[in-house]
Amino acid sequence: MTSTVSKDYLKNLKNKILSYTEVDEDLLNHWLGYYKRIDVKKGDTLISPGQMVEHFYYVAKGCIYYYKLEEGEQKVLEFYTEDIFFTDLPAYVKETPSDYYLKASENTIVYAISKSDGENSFKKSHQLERFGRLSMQEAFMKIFTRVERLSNRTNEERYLRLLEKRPDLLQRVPQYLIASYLGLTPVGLSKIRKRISISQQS
Amino acid sequence: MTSTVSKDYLKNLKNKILSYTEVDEDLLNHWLGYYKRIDVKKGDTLISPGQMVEHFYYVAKGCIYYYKLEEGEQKVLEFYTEDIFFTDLPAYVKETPSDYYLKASENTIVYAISKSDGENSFKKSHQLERFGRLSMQEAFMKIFTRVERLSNRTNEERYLRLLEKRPDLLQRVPQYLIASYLGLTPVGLSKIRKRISISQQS
DNA sequence: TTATTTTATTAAACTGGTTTAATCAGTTTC
DNA sequence: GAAACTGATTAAACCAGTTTAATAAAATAA
Repeated sequence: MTSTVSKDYLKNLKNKILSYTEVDEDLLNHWLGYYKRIDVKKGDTLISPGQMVEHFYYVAKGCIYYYKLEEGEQKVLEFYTEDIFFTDLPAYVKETPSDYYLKASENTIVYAISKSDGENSFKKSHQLERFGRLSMQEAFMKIFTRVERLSNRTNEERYLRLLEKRPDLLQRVPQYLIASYLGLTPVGLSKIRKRISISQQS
Repeated sequence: MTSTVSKDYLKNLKNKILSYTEVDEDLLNHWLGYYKRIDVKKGDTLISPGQMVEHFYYVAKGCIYYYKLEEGEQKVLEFYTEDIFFTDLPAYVKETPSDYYLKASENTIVYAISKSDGENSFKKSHQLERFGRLSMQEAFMKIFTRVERLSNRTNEERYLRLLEKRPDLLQRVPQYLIASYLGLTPVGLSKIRKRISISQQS
């Protein structure tokens, strides 16, 4: 039973990869074979500060949030939900201890591939290297639009946009994490919500 | 004479590429052959809104700034100076008209490779594809640290950091562009500078 | 179910920026 | 060398956020 479900997630991962570029069936299956499933319970951490980051991850189900402690304050950089790749890239690339937490905000299933398996495969296969490039390019573009909005939009606009683009997030994640993600205090976000609710009625 | 100078810049570009990954001499020379030099005079635009972005660029000399007009205001996203790659990636990737300007803040020399030449070479060569992936990864990490600072640092800290990391920029670029890059008005930046100068004396 | 803890809202005082407009200093242009 | 621009500073009024602290509401545990 569990193995059936597990197989479904690998199917999603497979489709995700194929959405970037063509990869031969055998090669792709071999690649998928490197992934191991990790179940992360709500509140558990996948990575904490000081740890090395030796894997690249894929969220099959659930939500992982990526944050750091800055003078005792949680600073959320990103939420990773279903069907997206993630890792702590700075630590992963530089092979230095992480400064971040990767924590599950709900019961979560991720698939992990080790850096050595990943890099070796990239070296051996042009197709996989290409997948690596294109997925990195997509990641760049996503973070780019974020910088764009950070410099062009007000906090209220960014909140409304989040509400529109990722409506699920506000259901599954506490509001103070959303506030942190938006670069606000919980108090500040509450004021914005109030302002919106007032301007909407009437 | 000009051709000698020109050759030097290609040498820099060559070394830049080799800093990411090994590429066979012949292949690399063939790749370099696709680049054409473009001289951009101070104040000239390489790209403006509405244009298609069909090249990936390398700054050999000078400074290109990347901005958009938002309600008549210049919003600067980045300054590209010597030995760095750039393009308007969203437009380049999606093949849609640009929303941005790429303008020279001083007389500038860039090298440009067309998207078709670039993509074809990536398809044909695993080594070049790898270069593409690793340079994209580096670009991601740079913009990532920027998002990190946008959420963790004050405007004053970001100004001081820019002063430290890219001291040349404040000499070669007018202050109101720096202000925009930092997400401030010229007035705001002036106040910050005043605050700093006061706290430094005594 | 009640008690406890966690999360969200509200209020009041404050702060680091904005906007607008005036002034000042350097550069260009003629 | 005066006139006309461009860029930087200053001042005053303003505003969207913060901080701190109290309260309310919701979730969790006993």
